[in-house]
Amino acid sequence: MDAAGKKKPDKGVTPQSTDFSAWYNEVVLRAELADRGPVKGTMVIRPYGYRIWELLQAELDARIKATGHQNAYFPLLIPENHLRREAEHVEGFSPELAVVTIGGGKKLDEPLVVRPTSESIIGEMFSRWISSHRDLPLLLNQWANVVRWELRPRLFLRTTEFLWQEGHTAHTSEDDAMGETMVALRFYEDVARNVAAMPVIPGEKTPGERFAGAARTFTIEAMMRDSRALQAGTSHYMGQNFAKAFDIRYTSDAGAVEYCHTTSWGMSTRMIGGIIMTHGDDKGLVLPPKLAPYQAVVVPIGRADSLEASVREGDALVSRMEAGGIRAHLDRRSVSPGFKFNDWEMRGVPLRLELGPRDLAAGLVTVANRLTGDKDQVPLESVESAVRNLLAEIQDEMLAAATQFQDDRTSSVSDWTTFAARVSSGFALALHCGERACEEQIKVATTATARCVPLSAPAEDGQCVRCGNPAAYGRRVLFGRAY
RNA sequence: CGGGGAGUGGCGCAGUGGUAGCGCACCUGCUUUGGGAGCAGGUGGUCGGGGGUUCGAGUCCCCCCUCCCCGACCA
Repeated sequence: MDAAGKKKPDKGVTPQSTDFSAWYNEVVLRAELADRGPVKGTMVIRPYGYRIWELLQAELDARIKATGHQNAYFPLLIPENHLRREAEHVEGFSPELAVVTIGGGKKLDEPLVVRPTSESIIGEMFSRWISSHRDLPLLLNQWANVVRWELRPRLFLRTTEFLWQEGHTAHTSEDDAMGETMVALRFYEDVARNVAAMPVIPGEKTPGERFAGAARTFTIEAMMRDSRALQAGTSHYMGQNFAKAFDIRYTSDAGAVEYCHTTSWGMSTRMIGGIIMTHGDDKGLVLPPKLAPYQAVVVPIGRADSLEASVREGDALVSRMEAGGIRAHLDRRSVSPGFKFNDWEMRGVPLRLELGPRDLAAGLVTVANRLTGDKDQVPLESVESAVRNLLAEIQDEMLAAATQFQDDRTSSVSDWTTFAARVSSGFALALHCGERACEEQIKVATTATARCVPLSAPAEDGQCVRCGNPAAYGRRVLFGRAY
């Protein structure tokens, strides 16, 4: 900084209000979450970003297993004709497929598709494994990578290859399968709200936004800090579409041969992009404590002897916190304290513990809160409990703040002018006729799309906000501009 | 695929025909350390690729490629 306070280049990040996209890209790169791969649309997830994914995975995996699902793994390569068996499914995915045509140096008789999702190969296997109602329900999940050729990639949000979890289940009845669809939707909601501190609106997709081949598609929609919507997880009831396409049949207890009802549901590394855009500020990332690779970082301060003393005490402090289940880290890099302060703020670490001669002399530690910016001193001996309490507080405050942000920008509207204005900087809850052509008109006029029909919306009848025809769905539809 | 930008050291940029430069980062040394440290010295570039014009091209001409942003498609 010079006397005028002008920033040197390469210091902070572009403010959100100046250019949200630039802010996002810079934060992802500067916080070392990810980098671009040599092939367009590919992403290298760096250790700090991958750790967030691992923490998210652990939370999600525990919920998946707790509801009776088992993990398995299916192949990356799928015969092209498998994919073709479900007409809508192929049609939906064919534009974004990567296809392998050469193997072992020879042109393949039949091209192999790199999975864009695994409904088809899992359907194929389900048909082999299921023959009796006693085999049902079959509840599987896999953690995998998938490839969808993206025209306009963005780190985490839309990459050509991404990581996710895909659940696939088969049931005897529509009721069971629908119940399963909602179980999955509920644990996505739970993970988003209570782990990522991301308020979400669960609801059903309109027919125009439905997954290719699904009978019903459910989603959790979140609002980013630029007021745009992000689909953070989806759950599909496939009806008997895939069962018929892949011949997934069973003999019922009454002796009749029936088609199964199947489901699939997924949450991906896109969720990390959602976390960045839900909580981040102009100083960089702000991570919810439950997903922060480091929940507390100790920065030792001092010169020569006093630095050694700080490091020694910091080391002991980190050990105590780790023993107490807190993810803590001592920053021993030989750069200035000020640099470290900014660096850890960029990386979104919830709590920074500054430990210098002044603190040590008084038996204190300075605790800086990433969310509020507050700095307080706490006695060395009670750091562990203070940190634990602060982490819980920050987790709660982050959800509260994000909820407030979303609520402030979401409103029920019933006339077209108000709708257009609302949707330009938030979400509109409006009645809609349910016609695809009308949805399309809304998109053309406002760039907003129907995000979902929120499950929580009360029953309501009336006229479509745009065309005035009788409303469909029996409740309001959530509209917003989406990622 | 449409519109708009940009390709020069790891990053950000300057360089309108005449010996490739600056800041940051990096390396070495010394001094430093409570909000992005200072000084000194140093390493590093087939200027996105190919062709052409010219005595001479980062610079002018032609072709191609890539990346970013905004739209259409999507977790």
